[in-house]
Amino acid sequence: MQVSSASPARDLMLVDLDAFYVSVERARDPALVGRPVIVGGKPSERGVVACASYEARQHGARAGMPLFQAARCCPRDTVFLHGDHRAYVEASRQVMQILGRFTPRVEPLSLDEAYLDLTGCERQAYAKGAVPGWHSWMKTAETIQRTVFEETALPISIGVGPTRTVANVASALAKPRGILEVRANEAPAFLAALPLGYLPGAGPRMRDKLARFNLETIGDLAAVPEDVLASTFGAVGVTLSRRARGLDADLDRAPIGERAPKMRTISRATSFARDTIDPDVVGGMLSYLTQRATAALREERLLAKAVGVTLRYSDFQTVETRRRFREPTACVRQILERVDAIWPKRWDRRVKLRLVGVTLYDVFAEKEHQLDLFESPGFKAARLDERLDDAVDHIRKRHGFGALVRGRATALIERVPRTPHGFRLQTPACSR
DNA sequence: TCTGGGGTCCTAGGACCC
DNA sequence: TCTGGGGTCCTAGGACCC
Repeated sequence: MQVSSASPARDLMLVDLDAFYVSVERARDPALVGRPVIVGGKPSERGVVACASYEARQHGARAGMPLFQAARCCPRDTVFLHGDHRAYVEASRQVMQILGRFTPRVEPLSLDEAYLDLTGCERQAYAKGAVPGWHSWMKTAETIQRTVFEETALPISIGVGPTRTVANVASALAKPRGILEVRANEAPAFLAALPLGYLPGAGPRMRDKLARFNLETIGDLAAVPEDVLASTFGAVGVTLSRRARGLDADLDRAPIGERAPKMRTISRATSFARDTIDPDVVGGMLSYLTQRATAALREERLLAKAVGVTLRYSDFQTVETRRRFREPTACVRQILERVDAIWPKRWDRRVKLRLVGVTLYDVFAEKEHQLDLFESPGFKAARLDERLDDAVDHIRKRHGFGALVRGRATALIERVPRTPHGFRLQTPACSR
């Protein structure tokens, strides 16, 4: 494949941890090795599979599948685990640290994936005895794979290619514990034969639409002129067209490791154990979630410009209301007030709710914000709020989040035996 | 006993201003 | 008196990813 002269070919890798959550659990408890394992919860609970071991996948279990359904298709000795997010974050940090030894240009995509740019690392590789003339990244990839496994016991797969897109697709085909290198001149043929499901950004909805035009493979899509896809599907069409041809979408074109940090969102949401129509439960849960989201915001010294409240009805209809603040804030009282002003109005159907959530939008670092607090009329009140919030943060740091919860949320916190992830939450509807 | 939770990005329509 | 466009901000919703 010819890559345009504006973006000279690069040597990129996608490193992807195999069945990440399950692998971390197995590293901690080797008795799980070889058995079907599902992380996500117990079969009796309302929830879905977050990660299924390859043994469980053989029986049909998949990420996203409801737990009870996974239990039905898996053998009786399948182990169901809740998972431990903190352990996964720590494992991910360790792996990323190892990857950083091979190149400074590392770009984590999620906890279990990262792009590496190895362009210009040839000299080092040659010195280690690779064949001169052309370079295969096989040896380097094998070294990375071995090092990660030796130091963390976590298996990885690696895709190597000239663009993010090609490396990404290659890694999917390499799984599990594989390495697949696709050189620039092989990329078009490699991609063309694959079903559209392998193309990043072509989800189920888009594939349905494309199927109506008889487009089934990546090659089919690559054959359609870009402007046709652009006029039919807008920006998404352009992205897919580029990726189908092995190029990176505009989103991905910044050099690896140099993508500008974005404004982020912070959200906390929960499904009730049982759908509820009790306003005290809904209000209490939203208060609790608001405090959790705001605590995460404050922990990183961030401010939010807007807040959103999400309600999901029993029939799965989902609605959200977003409101901007006059000034960016991390003040718990202000955010709670806004949330409380939103949800009673938005809950306008006489239908039970199954999920509620709170999202903080347009989040950015406090230090980037020019505070003109001194001039504002609410200065004194703001200072008091701030000192109260600081004190609460301090206590929570020492005794855990559940040690101090405001207002209506307190009714919802029932102290069940402590788990490694802190307090479990139950709604009055399901507590005895 | 259907369908988690935490994210990113894109778009459409209305308000409002010039 | 009637009829315009752009540009930008804000809100709501949808698709996708892990």
